[in-house]
This record gives sequence, structure tokens and C-alpha cells, in this order.
Amino acid sequence: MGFAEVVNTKFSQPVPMPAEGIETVSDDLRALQQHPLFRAFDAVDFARVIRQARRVRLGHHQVLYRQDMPASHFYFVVSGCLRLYRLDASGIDRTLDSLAPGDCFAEVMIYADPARYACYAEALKQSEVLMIPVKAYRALLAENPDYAQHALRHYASRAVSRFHDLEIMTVQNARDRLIRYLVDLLPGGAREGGEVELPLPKCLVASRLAMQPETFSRILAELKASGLVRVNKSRLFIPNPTRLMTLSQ
Amino acid sequence: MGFAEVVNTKFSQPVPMPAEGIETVSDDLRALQQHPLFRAFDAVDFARVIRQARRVRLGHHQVLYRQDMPASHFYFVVSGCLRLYRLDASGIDRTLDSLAPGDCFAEVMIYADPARYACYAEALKQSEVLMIPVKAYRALLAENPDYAQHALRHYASRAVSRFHDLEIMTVQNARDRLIRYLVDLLPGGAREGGEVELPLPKCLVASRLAMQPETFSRILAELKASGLVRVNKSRLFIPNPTRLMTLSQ
DNA sequence: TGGCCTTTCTGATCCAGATCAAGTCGGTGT
DNA sequence: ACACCGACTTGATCTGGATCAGAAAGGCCA
Repeated sequence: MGFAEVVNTKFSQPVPMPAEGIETVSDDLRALQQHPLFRAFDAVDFARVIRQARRVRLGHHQVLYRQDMPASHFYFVVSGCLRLYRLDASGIDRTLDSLAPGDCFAEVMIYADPARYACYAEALKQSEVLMIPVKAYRALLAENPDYAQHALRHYASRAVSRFHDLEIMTVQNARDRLIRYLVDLLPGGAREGGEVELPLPKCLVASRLAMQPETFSRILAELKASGLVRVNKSRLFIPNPTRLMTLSQ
Repeated sequence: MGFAEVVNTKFSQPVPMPAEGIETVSDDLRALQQHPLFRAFDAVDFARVIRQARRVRLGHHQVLYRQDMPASHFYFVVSGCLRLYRLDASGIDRTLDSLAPGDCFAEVMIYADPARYACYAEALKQSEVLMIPVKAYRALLAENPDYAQHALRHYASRAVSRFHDLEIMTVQNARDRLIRYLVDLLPGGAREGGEVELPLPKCLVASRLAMQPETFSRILAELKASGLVRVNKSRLFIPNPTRLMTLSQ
């Protein structure tokens, strides 16, 4: 494979294709049915895809797939919390995204060619994901133009948010990157204050924002000191996002 | 609008919706017909979209659209060269992508909701673009499931490359970012050496890579000195990409 | 309950890269 | 040919953030 050896040894092996831990799909899939990629489906078609899906349980730090691995499935987060990251030659890992229950990921693999995962996916705690064969999904879309419209809409919104991520990363200043990241997490955007739960442990948020954990910690301390952010573990309260934004120049 | 005033005054006004400079669409659209978004179209449907498209000529530094402007068209580069960028409150502009003849851009607006441009688009020299109404394209796709499959494939490949861009930007080291950028420009990837034409003037490549022009210049000088890159204006010759990559650790 | 381990925080140092400031070079218009 | 202007380079300094090194604060297991 070529990078199996650079994987941090504390990580478990990736799940062997299907795998033990499989069980028949049951009912907490209401959330999946609400997802933009599935919302348009009628009950029959939904059942058809789900029948071919498999539920997988992942332990803390267990790797679901690796970058460059051939991709025949995409995923839906039933419970828990995962992250997407890449490893480079020097073994540095860089977090690219975080995933929460209700998210789909690697869905770009439905139409990617060549279909190889672009990164690693790792559970950050005990998690459960549904693995959905891309073929099954693709087959339904081919038959049903209306479904395809919905998928296109989803792909478009995903593209917009990735573009936005890219925009954040071109900000040179570490503090400004953090501020924009926090404001994006706010439910109401920059409009109104609110509480935010970091979707990743702080050290991984740091890696997501291309800075060191120490730098993250110091910037957060500084924001706390100036009263712009109230911190309680991984919950942050932001009373006035507008003032925060102006600080970011 | 709210940011008309931050636009650098040396830039011209954006094209007034349709505009003078319009002419009937002629024959150098062969290239468009080859584009993944149009390849599947039969002659009749292709003609149908094209009939509703308008050709626009842009002068040096002319802005085609602005960020947050309502988006009713997407674009195809007939000739010239453009860039996508954003402006923030402090007036700093950050280049997010470069465009060459044969590229489509803002095509995500076909399905985006709300349909507002996520950035500015500006011509870097005398250029010609085709503006294609998203409605026309969307209508065709709704009728034709096969076309939708192709569009999905295109969106997927676009998503993969944006993800890849994001990955480059999470590299902390300026030299490493530049090296990865250069290797990506190589036709053969890291496999074999070759010549590369920078798709943007050097100062904008710098902004694309979140570094200062001076830093870009110095790093390039350093690579030149160590024989890893031969520089001739905006053409770079990279004899041994593998060696270049290893230097990036 | 205590010890260990992981995560986070804080302090001290150092360096990559930003910033400031001239130069050089090539192109363009007069 | 000249002056001008923008794109690029080069040099000198300064600083934000990386790095190194501990210390504190929880969790978790025995």
C-alpha cells in the first residue's frame, strides 16, 4: 500500500471490508431519510439501498478507511464522532474535517473516478456508521432523474462549503483563522451570539486550522481575557460575534 | 451591496448583467462541447443551451462578478485568463483559483441555494467568456437523467480537487506548499519531470498559497539555486519532481 | 484511593516568514 | 530615446507562531 507503515501505531487496523460488528439495519435511520441525499427517495427505493447497507461499530481511534484505498462505499454517521485527515511522508497528520451524527461523508466517491478515498477516516470515540455501497445508490439515481437533482443540489452545497473552508485557510493570521472558524460554528452565523460546541478536541481543531495546539490555546486564552469568548471545556460562549469579527480586521 | 466600496479602485466595474460586447455565439465552442458538463449533450440540446448563452469580452482587470452577487449564470473560458478571489474587511484580497481557456467556473451555481457567487471573478488580461444561464442548463438536466449523471461526475471530480487544495493549504510550511503546488501543475504529476507554466503572475500565485510575494520569490530562488527548478519567466522546468518532493519532507 | 496517561495550559527560546525599503528589469506610451 | 509603471527581486529588520520544556487538570483503571 505504501503508507500502512506511517500510520501511528496506536491506531487500530482499518475495518476489513465488510467485517464483524455487522448487524441488520434497524430504525434509527429516520435521520438518514432526512438527509439531502435521501430525502427525495420513496419508501421502496430507500429500503432498497438500506438493505444493501451495513452498520459498522468503530472503537476509539479506529480507522474506517485509509487514503488511496479503493472506495466502494460511502458513509452515514449514526452516532459518535469522526474526523477526516491526511498523513504526509513525514508522518504529520492534518485534520481536514470533523463529522457528527447525521453527516454523510465520502459521498463524493459515488461518482469519483478513480474511486479512491482522498484521506483517512477515524473514529474519535465509540461510533457507529452506516456503510452504503456506491453502486446501489448510483443505480437508483440512474433510473430516477428527480433523485439526481437532489444529489446535485447536495454536491453543490458541499462544494460551496469546501470553497469556504479553502477561503479560511488562505487567511495568513492564526488568530483570524480561529475567529472565522468559531463564527462559522455559530448557529446564527455572525448575526447573533450563542454557544458553540467544538466538534473536535482542541488539539485537532488546531490541526484543522493549520496551527499548533499551543498557539490555539494561547489565542483562546487571549480571546477569553478580552471577554470575547467564555470557555467551558469544549463549549464556547460567544456573546458578540460582530465584535469578534472586527478584531480579526 | 455592502462591499462595492472595498473594491480596489483600479478595477473596472463589473459587467452590467447582459452587456455591450455581446455577439452571436459562433464556432470556437468545440472546446465547450468537450467539457465534462456538456460532453453528453446531443447536438440539439447543446444548441439549445448555447442559444441562450452570451459571449462577453473582458478587459485587463475587469471584474466579471462580485462575491455575494445573485448568480444566474455560470461561465466558460473561451480565451484569456481569470482568477477567483475574495476580499475581506481589511481589503486584503486572497486568490482562490486560476482559470484558463476550456475551464468552466461558478458551475456550482447551477444548483446552489442561495445562488450567490462565493467570490470575485476578474480577468487578468483581455479575455472572453461565455455566460450560460443556469436555468437553461438545469432545465435540460431535469429532463435527461443521463446528462445528470455526467454533471454529477463533474461535480465529484471538482469536489476531489477542492479537497486536495484544502489539503495543500493545511501544510504549515511555505516552501512545502509551493512545492506541492508546483508538482500538482506538472502534467505527469510527481512521476516525471517537465515544464510548467504558472497559471497566474507570481504575486498572485503567492496569494493563492497564502504567502507574501517576497517569500515566494525567495523560495523559488532557493529552489533554483539547488538545481531543483529551472526558471524562465513564468515557465518553470522541473527536472526531478521526486527529489523536489523529498525536500518537502 | 492512588497512580498513570492523555489533554491542555503556560513559560522561554528561536526561527520562518512578514514587513519595510530599495533596487532591477522589461514593457508601453509619448 | 526617454520617462514611467508594474512585476519581480534582494536586502535588512522584526515578530508571530513554532518548538521545547514543564506544570496543571482531568479521566480511567487497578
